[in-house]
Amino acid sequence: ETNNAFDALSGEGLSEEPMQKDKEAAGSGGGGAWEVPAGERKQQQRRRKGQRRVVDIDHDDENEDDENGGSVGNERQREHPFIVTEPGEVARGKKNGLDYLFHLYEQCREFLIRVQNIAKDRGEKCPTKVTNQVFRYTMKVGASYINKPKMRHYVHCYALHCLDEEASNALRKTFKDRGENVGAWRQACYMPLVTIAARQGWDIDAIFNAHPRLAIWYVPTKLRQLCHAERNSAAASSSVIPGGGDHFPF
Amino acid sequence: ETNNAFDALSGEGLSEEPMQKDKEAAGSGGGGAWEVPAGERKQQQRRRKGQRRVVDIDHDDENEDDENGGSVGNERQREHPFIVTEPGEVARGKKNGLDYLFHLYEQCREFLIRVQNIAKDRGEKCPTKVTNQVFRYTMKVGASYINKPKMRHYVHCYALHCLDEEASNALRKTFKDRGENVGAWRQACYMPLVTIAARQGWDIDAIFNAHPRLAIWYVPTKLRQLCHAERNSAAASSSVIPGGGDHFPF
DNA sequence: AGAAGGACCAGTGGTCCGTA
DNA sequence: AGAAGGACCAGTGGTCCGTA
Repeated sequence: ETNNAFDALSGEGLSEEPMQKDKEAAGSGGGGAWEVPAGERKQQQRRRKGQRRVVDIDHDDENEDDENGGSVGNERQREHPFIVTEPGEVARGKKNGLDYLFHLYEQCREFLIRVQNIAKDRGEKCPTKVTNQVFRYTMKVGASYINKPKMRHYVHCYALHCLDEEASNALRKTFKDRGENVGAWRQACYMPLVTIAARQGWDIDAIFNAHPRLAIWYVPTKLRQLCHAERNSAAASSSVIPGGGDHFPF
Repeated sequence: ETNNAFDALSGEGLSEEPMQKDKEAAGSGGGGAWEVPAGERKQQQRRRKGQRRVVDIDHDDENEDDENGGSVGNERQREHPFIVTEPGEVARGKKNGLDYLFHLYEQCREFLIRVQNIAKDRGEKCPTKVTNQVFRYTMKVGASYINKPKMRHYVHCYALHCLDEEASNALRKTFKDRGENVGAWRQACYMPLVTIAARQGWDIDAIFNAHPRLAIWYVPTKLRQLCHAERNSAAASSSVIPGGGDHFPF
């Protein structure tokens, strides 16, 4: 129910197979493949090996008969790991790029909107954030490449992308050129956010809430803590200045 | 920390004895006694019987030496039950009136504000609603006459009081005069709220959120369900009208 | 080694039901 | 009987750590 324009755009099979376990639905978008998440792919024929079926978009491998070890199929397939890409860059090999990462946040927002519409229709309480309920919905609906630990892990990266796309793009370029891994880039996303918070009275919650696409995400604990710590040390150093108080002495 | 004007007004001992169990702090305001919640009362002498110590504000019984059964003291004392009173009326006997009930909601809001200030100071996430955390705080602080089941039970009664004090007052008078009990009055509070919701597009969440003192309370499940059911049956009956559709046919 | 995500855990919202 | 509230429970936010 409650289809909207997003559904057509995202091209995902969101209302199908609510009973079916999500094993066969994950779509690991390799490179530019992420415009076509895999929910739509599986049909009534069950997967005998499961694995390749699910991971090989980036190989253009539509062949069902790949071999891969003797294990009975259906074991869960992980998404390809992210690599640092610059804006517009397509990840090569069994990797996903950062445009795809950010796209997952947009998709997640669309799922939230659906969950909200369903809740409103039913007169139930309506989530304002991406909650467990939303992640359960993405699973049910076959979009199991969206999961809670992953989305929570990179929220602050998406926040930087939303709040200062220029800075976010520049950081991606720098870290790509340096050959840094995703973990290093992810860590580096904190600092610019703390700087933004400093400019806005350190209220990171207010900053998230003021941005329509960011407001639906919980502020990550570590980001909150960094802002708090930095605020305190900023206050401490400014109060040491002779002439004192919390104001700049000029 | 973070004392504010409310503290002085409420007269409660909120920052004391965080270690002490709450057993000796509950203050059952009988009648007009509720301006002086009992948190402040206990001192370093421990209660030997506990019970009377805690319940007898309405008796003006400051005497420590009441007898009451041989049981070792400290058993929890319940608040006096509510009775339907009209506005300004003081409950007699071992009863509490509805002004006192509504006062508990105001107090609870003050406790929330303190919890929020503490959270902000610490850079922790800041509750926007009266959560378990707030109830834990009221307990810790000796205001154990505020508890979750009670506050949730009467939220919609408080909502009516906030949203249409005239109607609320009239309902109280009516039910008092009829000699109805609190349960009957409580049930009767639902209907006027549904009527208010009908006028405002059935969005009971929006109605709560638009009111500053009500916004901090979760919409009670039953009220939400009533609004939903009533909306649907209103829609159904209007769509039956010849000339059809969801609009009035004139 | 670096990274994805199943699965766990402490504390939540919600309210039932043993208690007085 | 009517009512107050301790205590339970399903599902939450949060993220660790066994996995690949």
